[in-house]
Amino acid sequence: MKSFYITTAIDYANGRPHLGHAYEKVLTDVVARFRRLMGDEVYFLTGLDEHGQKVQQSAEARGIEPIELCDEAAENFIGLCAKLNVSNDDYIRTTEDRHKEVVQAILQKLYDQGDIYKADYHGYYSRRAEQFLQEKDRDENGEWPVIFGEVEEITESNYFFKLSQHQDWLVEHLETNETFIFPRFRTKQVLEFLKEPINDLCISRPKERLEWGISLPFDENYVTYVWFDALVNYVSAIGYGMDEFEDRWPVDFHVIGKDILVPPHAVYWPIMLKAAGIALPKSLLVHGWWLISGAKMSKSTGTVIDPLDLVDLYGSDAFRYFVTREMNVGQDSEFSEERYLARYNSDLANDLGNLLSRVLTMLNRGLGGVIPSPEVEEELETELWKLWDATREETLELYNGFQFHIGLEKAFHFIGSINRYAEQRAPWKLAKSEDEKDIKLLNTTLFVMSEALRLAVGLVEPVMPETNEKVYGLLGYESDAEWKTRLVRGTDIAGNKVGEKTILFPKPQNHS
RNA sequence: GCCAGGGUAGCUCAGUGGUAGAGCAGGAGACUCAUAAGCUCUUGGUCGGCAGUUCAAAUCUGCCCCUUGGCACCA
Repeated sequence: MKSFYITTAIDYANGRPHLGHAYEKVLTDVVARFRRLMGDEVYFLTGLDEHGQKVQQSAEARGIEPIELCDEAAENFIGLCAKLNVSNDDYIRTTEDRHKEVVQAILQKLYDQGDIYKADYHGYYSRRAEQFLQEKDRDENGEWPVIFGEVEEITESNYFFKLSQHQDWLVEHLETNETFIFPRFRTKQVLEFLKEPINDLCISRPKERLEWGISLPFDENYVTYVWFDALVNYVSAIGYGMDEFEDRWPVDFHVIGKDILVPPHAVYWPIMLKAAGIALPKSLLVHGWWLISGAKMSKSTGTVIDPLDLVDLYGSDAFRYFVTREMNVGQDSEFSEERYLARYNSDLANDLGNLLSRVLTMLNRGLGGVIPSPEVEEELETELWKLWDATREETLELYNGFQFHIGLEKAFHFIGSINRYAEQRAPWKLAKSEDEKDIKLLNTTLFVMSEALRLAVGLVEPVMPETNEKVYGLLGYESDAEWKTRLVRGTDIAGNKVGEKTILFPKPQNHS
């Protein structure tokens, strides 16, 4: 069976992990975990883009070798994945031999086919910035900004990849494959871009200007630049050229930010693949950005908080929950500590965490910590189970369409209903009664609350794997049944010994 | 300028033709198993504006305004 193959964009080594990196990892991980739970064999790739001018310059500035800088970055970014509980199966670094070999093999193939040619590139070059400038770099008076220093017109030989001849089929592919890009409206932006003729793509840099890269296999005086290096990670990591490649490619989803859709992933990459005789990706999943308006000061500390610090403060599940609950995939969203705390306190601590606390306390206090068997089913129970069945179906459908924010809303609405059910049954009152009927109701109520809680944390497992595991453990629940089976109400947990009362999401102290 | 997304209650957002919704925040109450948590009730909106289509429009059409992005060898 072919794997469900999903990737994130690879991060650029010249920088530190930030919210954007973290979000993309979490989103991709949520999809990956969801597919695994749905029964797919998932292969999840992420990695690091390590070549290029900025890395070379930063390393020089610090007096270290580029690879040392990359090793550092790799440690940081791999650390981020671990911290976020990201379940990637592999981590590709573009300085690895397995990657370089594939890049060179593909370049050689395209060169042999005549898809790559050498030509002069003429343009305005800034020595200070060590880059060619574009018309849009000019200021409003049509002058070059002073930061570029002296700008000279020069001519440089470089290698180019033929793009223009591929325009027609790409347009047709975009028009006929509605699921190629999610959300769909992004397709229009690509088509808009393709209305104008596209120029061939410059894919090399002379080594005098850029040394830190992969050498062109057919000309040792050049390295390849950006796209033929970075994009190729998606195939190099899964063994392009080897048998195993066929088990994974074509990729099911490239998860990317909206900034790198046009032109790299929607134009260059499909054309590169087609030219190399490789199948096209099935889909691109394009997410929006987190907007951090101004640099809001925290009221309590007077400092600006790094969103990633919130992972350390409140745990990875809380962070994963927040970004998944707040972001409508494809749109932009606002990030603030206030909103984070509102979600944390209200949804996680008050609704979910507190529910677990009260269930465990009641079980440990009156019933020796053992989940009783249900003994009656009246309208209150029937209603709750009906809601569960609807919630499960709706939420899975929403997850399937990447509507995680609404799916989580439904799931937490169900959690709210468990709290409501508890108030209606008031087991703390029933516990004071000697009446046979009340005892049956008490047993039923505590069972129903426990079972409903088990089901609810199961439903949010792709987003909050740690919480799921903890709550399962505390309810004494173990199962190797597949997900959809675990999400069906049963009585397996009756008779289980539960854990001590546990605060899942402790409230921060010094906040109003 | 062109293209696209968004503009619905104080805040964040659901809602694609049929009497305006949720969560949070605000107000009131009863309860007490629980992380001063949970529950019930409640305040609050001319659905960006103006026109049009329709028996009926947040929802369809047109124009305008605000906002966020994109606009080729830049990542």
